[in-house]
Amino acid sequence: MSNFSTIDHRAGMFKALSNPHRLALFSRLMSCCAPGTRCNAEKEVRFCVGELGDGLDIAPSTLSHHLKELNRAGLVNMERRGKNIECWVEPSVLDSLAAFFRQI
Amino acid sequence: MSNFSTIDHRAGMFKALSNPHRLALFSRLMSCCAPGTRCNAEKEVRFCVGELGDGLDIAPSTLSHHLKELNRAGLVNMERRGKNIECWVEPSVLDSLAAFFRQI
DNA sequence: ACTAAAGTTCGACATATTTCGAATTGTAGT
DNA sequence: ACTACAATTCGAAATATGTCGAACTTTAGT
Repeated sequence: MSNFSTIDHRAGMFKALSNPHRLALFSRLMSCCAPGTRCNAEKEVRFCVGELGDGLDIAPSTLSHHLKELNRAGLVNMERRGKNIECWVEPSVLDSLAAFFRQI
Repeated sequence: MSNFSTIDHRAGMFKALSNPHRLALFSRLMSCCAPGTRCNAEKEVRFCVGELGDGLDIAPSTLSHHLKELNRAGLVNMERRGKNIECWVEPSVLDSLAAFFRQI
């Protein structure tokens, strides 16, 4: 835990985003607002696992695996709600990633 | 017109950044400027391939492979200058990546 | 032309990733 | 209790990746 460097942690995030299916899932969760606007915490977009996979043409087990990877990387939160499991992205995660690339 | 979607293109960038060695290389270059210019007044930063690998403890062939991956993903530019090959990151690449995550 | 330095390419090998189907778990409604 | 639905776990197979050393290329200096 203490020997888990910042570089490794961030590389883990990028690895989670390096698969086109996972990036599509993440993009879907990310794009809760129109460009130029910001989601407030209340307006966080939540999809259940099944909805997220719509149109991706992958098996449920594969979808589950990918979401788990996104979750393990700290990019996506998951929480059971009844029969479904809800997924969402914390705005702070996006802030942190944007800040990594922001220059000057 | 191309069958190379935006998602796939961006996933390719994140894949290039998903390896800790490559992310370390990119991070080093991120603070650099275009060739022939200076990052800041204090330290002149000119990274040839060999310098980039300093402290990473990987074979030259592995280093070369990683830089090639970063270049293929469109993240790093490379240009021969005498015996060395100079590497740098275009600011627009950082802008594009930051914009992807920035929701404000 | 010869040599050394800086990188690249190639071939090989070990490890990791992606994906699926089958079986399983958890939840809600009948 | 039974059934249907949502999602996960497991095991296996094909493919991709990371790494190295050896051989090669390109350039600068002698």
